[in-house]
Amino acid sequence: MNSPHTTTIRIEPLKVACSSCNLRELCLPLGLSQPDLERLDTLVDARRSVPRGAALFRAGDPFHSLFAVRTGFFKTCVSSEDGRDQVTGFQMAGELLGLDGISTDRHSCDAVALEDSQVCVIPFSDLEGLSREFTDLQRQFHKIMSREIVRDHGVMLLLGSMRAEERLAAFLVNLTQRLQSRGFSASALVLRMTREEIGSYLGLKLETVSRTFSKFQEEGLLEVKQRHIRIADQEGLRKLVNGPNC
Amino acid sequence: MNSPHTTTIRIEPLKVACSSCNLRELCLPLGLSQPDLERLDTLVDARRSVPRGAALFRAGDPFHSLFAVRTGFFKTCVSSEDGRDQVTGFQMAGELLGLDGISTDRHSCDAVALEDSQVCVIPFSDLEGLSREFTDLQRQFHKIMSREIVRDHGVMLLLGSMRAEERLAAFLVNLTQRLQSRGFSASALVLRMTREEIGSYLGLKLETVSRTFSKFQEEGLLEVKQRHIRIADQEGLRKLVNGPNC
DNA sequence: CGGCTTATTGAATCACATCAAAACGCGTGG
DNA sequence: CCACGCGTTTTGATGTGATTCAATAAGCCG
Repeated sequence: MNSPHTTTIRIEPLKVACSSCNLRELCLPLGLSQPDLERLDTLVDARRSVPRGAALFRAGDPFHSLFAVRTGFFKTCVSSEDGRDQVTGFQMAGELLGLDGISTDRHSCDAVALEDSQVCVIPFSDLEGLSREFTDLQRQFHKIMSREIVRDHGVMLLLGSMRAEERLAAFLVNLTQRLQSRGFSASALVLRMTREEIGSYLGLKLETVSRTFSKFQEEGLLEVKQRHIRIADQEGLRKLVNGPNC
Repeated sequence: MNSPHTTTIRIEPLKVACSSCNLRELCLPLGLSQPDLERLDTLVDARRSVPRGAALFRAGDPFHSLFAVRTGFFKTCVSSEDGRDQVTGFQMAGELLGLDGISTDRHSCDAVALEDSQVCVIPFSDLEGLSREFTDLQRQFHKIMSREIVRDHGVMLLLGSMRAEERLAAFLVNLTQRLQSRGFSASALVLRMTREEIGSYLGLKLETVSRTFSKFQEEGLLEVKQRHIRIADQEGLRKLVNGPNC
């Protein structure tokens, strides 16, 4: 009964259940046995909608929960005292947000939705409790944290030693890989973020990002129409990432 | 009585015991109760010496253990397919090495001793086991991983948005803070790494690092004599980090 | 439509890189 | 002890990729 005056089958709000979530092969449940999975269902007690442009959390907010992206797209960014800020990552379905908060019980970055999004709320102390009982869950959680560290090291390599073209190519290759593993096309994508946000992530100015897109287009690597990208030469892009010399 | 031809009391090799380690307030044991601490002693089953220039582990090595620096100094670095590499961090006493290995059961970076060093070997499955029993240990370990993520985000901010002078100032301020919390002087330090390694960490060329040191010296911020640094104007350095405008 | 954010493109500038040479420091062996 | 060689550091001259400033264009939404 969605409208009060008609008698219809009441549609249950989709139960939040990791065991039946189509993201379970990307998210926290990865690798868990069926019984463990069902216990995990007790963990995620709520969902939360975050409209485009709104913050899921901000630096300084008290930390209680991790968040798993169910639908939508986020950016995380840190800022220095003098106002400069740096996008530290973009998160899509199945990826975890909030790991930064564990260290001081306060978040140290902002997480902002780049489109209308929905997240699963995972109370952290519950997760710790459950992972004391299930070694597989414990292991999976540790892998996720470690993966984030490894990813960050990759970004440092990018920021510390690559030129603009290599950075943008690496960004696009990474993005398409992640989209592909979620069932999207490997060759066409819609960017959820502005040139400025891409630039912030890559340590470049927005004009440089725009110019580099144009250059890639001239070279026949991409077709760029605003935020719509078609990858014309996957191999060419890959070569750029690993240095043009090899 | 240290000479071989005298009969003396045999000096036991110092027992590896977290509960009596002078680094316990910086390292994994931080915040643990006395009984927990004593259980932790069973965890660290060996020490390992790493001579200067040698690797504790290398990218691709199988991952079994974490390492806590007891004495000495390390760098970690990742490298891209085409041979460029990036120093991702410098580790000193009480800091953990090897967190990158958890994600894939293989290390993804090299850890190299910059001076003769000694580490405590922490078998990871033992740590996971113990942290299933002691919530405080579990929490502390999670905080350490999270802290590494937060630190990495700080480095991204540095690499993505700071100029050479700000980067070097931030590096020095960070280094002296960590040394100070280990009981060393806040104003004098000896760099364990080359200009090239500093440059790699900061995303700069070694010449730029050297020039920036010279500039700081001219401005009266530092006294630089090769790897010996004396900080003459702590406040001046700090101002540089947070942007010269504020 | 008109106002707004976002994106593109050009020209001038600048911070850092590159190339090159010299000086310094340190350990080794004569 | 000093001479030698080698890795490291410093410094200068020049080059360049990215930034900055500025103007225009393109999409978006009420």
